[in-house]
Amino acid sequence: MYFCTVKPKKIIPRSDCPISTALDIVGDKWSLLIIRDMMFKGKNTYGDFLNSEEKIATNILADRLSLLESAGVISKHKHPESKAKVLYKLTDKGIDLLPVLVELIEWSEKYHIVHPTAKTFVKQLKKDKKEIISKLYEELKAT
Amino acid sequence: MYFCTVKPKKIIPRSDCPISTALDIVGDKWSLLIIRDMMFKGKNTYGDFLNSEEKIATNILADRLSLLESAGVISKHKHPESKAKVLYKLTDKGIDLLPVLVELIEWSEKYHIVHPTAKTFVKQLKKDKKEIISKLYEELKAT
DNA sequence: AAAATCACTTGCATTTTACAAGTAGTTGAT
DNA sequence: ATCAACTACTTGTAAAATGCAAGTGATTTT
Repeated sequence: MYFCTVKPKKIIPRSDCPISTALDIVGDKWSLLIIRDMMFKGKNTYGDFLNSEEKIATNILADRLSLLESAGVISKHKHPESKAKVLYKLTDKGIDLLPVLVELIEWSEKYHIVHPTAKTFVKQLKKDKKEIISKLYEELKAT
Repeated sequence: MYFCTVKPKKIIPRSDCPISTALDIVGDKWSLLIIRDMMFKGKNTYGDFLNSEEKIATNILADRLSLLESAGVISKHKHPESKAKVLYKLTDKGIDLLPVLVELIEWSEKYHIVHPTAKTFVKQLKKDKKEIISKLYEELKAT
């Protein structure tokens, strides 16, 4: 299905401030984790997201997926291996959140106790961020 | 007052994922707007934040300020002009959220209808982002 | 001395979230 | 062909967060 499957839930922008309109979409505890799963962990089904270590509740997951689809950040597709599954993909708009996530990672790594994997990733970033981001970007576009 | 004025509200990290721990602090609709006000609009008092165009509720504002202080993102100081006022400042940790906000602005400008000011800001960013960010960074550190 | 301003707090209704259980379609094994 | 397991959800309900209006006590202005 290459069309939106939900009657778009109206997100009413609180203002025309770009930060505010961004937060109207991804300003919560879960949406960016779903996007993280798709970007960095190759997850792309409902069950994948459910099983993430932060343990999102199933009704919240359904709600966020529908919101993100309405906002044009993700899209639903038929799964190549099973009719029972739905394949979720990042749209271009979703992929363009990559730099936001990268900056969040850098910030957190600087100030919090995080997984070692994050530390090595940030170390690589310090060397040539532009190259790493554009490489990740191409990979995401490709799939 | 150069000390924390709140008994730190325990934020329990959901995981050691850096994105997750970041969202534990700023993953909501309001926190980053308060930080935006301090970063880009020179706001630094309770009343300033209350009067922002998105109209945060006063109890929510109080709660977020206390959470952000607990998380070490902002700090409270005596106001130079009045004992009735409290001066809120970004800490280094707070200032380091600048790149996150900048990426959110760029993303939103690309995909949403935003204020003209944002459009010109993004145009400047396209020319030399690094320079602009480090200049803003220095200004924030200075005050 | 009174009125206005400041940074909040309190009470309450509404909304959102979390948790548990259930459903309908699909798949894999017998 | 049948049944259990898996898939993507939905539903019900309790708990928590949010939004709104009004109030409080300290300070500042008039």
